[in-house]
Amino acid sequence: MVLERRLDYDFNGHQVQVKRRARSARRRAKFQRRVEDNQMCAFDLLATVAGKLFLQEKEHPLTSGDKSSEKIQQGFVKEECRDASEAFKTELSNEGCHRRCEHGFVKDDSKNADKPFKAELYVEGSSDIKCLSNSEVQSENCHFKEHSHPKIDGNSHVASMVANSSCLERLGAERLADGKNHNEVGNLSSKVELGLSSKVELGSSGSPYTIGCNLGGDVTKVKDELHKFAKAPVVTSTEMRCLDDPVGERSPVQLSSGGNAKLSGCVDNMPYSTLSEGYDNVPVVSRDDDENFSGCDNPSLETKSFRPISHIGDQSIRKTLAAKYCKVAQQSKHDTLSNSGEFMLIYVITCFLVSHAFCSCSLICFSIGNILVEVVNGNLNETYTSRKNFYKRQRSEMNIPFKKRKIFNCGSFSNSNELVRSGGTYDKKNGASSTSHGTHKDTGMSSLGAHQYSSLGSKDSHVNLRIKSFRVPELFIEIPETATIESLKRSVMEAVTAVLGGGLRVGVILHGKKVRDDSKTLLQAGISHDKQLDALGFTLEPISSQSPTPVCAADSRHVPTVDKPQPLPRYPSSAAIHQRNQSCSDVFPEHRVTSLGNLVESDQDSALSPVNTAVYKRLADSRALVTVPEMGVQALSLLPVPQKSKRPETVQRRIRRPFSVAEVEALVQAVEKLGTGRWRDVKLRAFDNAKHRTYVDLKDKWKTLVHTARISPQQRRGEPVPQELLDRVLTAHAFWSQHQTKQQLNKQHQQQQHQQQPQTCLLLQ
DNA sequence: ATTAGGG
DNA sequence: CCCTAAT
Repeated sequence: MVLERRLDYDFNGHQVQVKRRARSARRRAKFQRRVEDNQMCAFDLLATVAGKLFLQEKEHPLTSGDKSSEKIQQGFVKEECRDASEAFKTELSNEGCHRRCEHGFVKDDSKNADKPFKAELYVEGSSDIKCLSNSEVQSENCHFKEHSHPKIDGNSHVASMVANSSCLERLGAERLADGKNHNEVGNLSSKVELGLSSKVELGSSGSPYTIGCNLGGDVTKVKDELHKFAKAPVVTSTEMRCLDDPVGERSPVQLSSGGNAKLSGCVDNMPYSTLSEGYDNVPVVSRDDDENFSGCDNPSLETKSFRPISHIGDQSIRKTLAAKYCKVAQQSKHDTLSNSGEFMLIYVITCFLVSHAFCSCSLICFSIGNILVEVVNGNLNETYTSRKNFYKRQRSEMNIPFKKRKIFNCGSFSNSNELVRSGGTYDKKNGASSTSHGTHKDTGMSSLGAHQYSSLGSKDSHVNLRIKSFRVPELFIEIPETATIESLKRSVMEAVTAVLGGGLRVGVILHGKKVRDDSKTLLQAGISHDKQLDALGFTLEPISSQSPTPVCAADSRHVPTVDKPQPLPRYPSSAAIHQRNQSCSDVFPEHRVTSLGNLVESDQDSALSPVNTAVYKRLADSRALVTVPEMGVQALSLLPVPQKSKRPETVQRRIRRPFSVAEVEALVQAVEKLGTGRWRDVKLRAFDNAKHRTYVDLKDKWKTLVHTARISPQQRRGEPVPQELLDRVLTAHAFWSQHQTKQQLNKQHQQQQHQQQPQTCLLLQ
């Protein structure tokens, strides 16, 4: 309605920007007013979430540390939330609160247990949920700085958005500072400090970006960290930083009061520099807070062209927000000013705006306290939960109209086939959510977020995975041109069957890293119902047909296929092999020519092009690297049996590769023409493209063909060769044998003549 | 490197 | 298919 319209304007960066471009003083004032209005609206919208928290906090002022523990135990019990729209109840029992503590949501520090909630943020869109380590983040920071495309105009939308969020955030900090000044009672200093440390961190390395909303934290520390790893102090002047501050590394204060959230996704064409610039130029009004925010440390970085934009927006927003805050605070009629609400407000707004600024996330899901907030394609959704019964409540169907309302596909990221989405126990709720929204498809994440929160009360958590499909690893099929389509199909089918029939191994990838330890539990590996399962992927790897062994997975992966049996006990059964692998005293199973091997071999041998050759080499090398050392190290160290190991470096036996009928035909044809004994020519003539068919192979095949032709059809094995071909084989063989003998005779004759000739010559002479 | 032949 | 002797 009104909000909608205003927001539309507010979030329409284009309009805003256009107005900002050419403005006189009067127009500026006018514009400023409008911005204020818009921001107020935005604030209204977003404050419904955070304001609620604020009010909740009022109900239970968190003053002294002594009462904090009690507070925590009490939790948010039957809060009357005086939301602007409707009143609602939330219930969170002590148990629920405790469970939360167990889940790390609350850090029950004796010192700082005053804020029994912590925000968790999940974002989904066309985004890749990514957990960044500190180092990674730092490196991304550098990237962030390196980008310097001064294309502010082109993306005013984004810029303004970010600026706004920044302003909001800053305002929050300001307000918090004010709160400190006005509230000298109690130990608010710590809170204020936390508030000042509110930070939105943003980083990007080109395609993936990470936004970490770090509310509460030792700013100095953070700053130092940033400085430590930042090559240049450029980004320092921005409020948005890329940082991943593990909860565990925070100070107790931070833990108690801070909200921590991570947002990640990918932005392909996002002018990061613009963002940073926008931040750089946001004037910082706060006094000592500035240092904490590290804002405008580098005034020289300010760009005048951009400054007015952010400046106006910033100030006006700040004012607006300040006013709003005062209102809320007054309404609450509580003497003690709790910063948690503000914290959360800042947090929410920041996250919201930032995420929307990036417009790459179709869904944002995060929980604050007992409120689950979903922003789906611009629709703000709140879900209030309690332990016993949680019910979701749709926030007014506020369609926050921002330009990029659709689901944004970053292109670089797609829900690949191997990606796993979480569905899960929360489908019910999710369904409700999705139906209520109706538009967004990405209910998976929504359910994830909801699940993540709601599952706090349930003990038995299951990870629900949905694998849409698997991609079959690359297959190489080599087939003569003369082959029929039928045979081609058959070949493909054989290859596929061979792969699927045991030549594959499932690999688990989490956050881009392969999870090798199969003995880990999902939880240990970091796969849990309450985590971003988007980071989980599966792959099909062409490896041993052996079932993955729980232990020594890395080893079992490369079960070598040594053709020469070792002088060691043999374990023909896979179970035995399994056991051996478990004990890590594996003797390499002999003659384990698996279909996997077939696959690999096919990869190698089907070198129809230089590329394939490269593949061949690579595979061969990798395999050699894998198998040979393993044999040497493992077998020798663990099994000091005097291995003959005549050829420890022996190349693995080639995979059996039955000749197809087409190949046989080609072979017969060539031999008919060239005869036996010229296998090199046969190879060049008929199998030049088949790298895996050596002339020796052809010779052997001819041998077997002759043999096959001579035996009764009942004795033959394998793919039946047409009798016609076999007949030709026999004919050709006979012919060339005769020819050969003839030649030999001729030779002998010639030799005899040669021997005799000199004699005759001599005789003649 | 090829060929021939045994395994 | 491998191995190897002989060419």
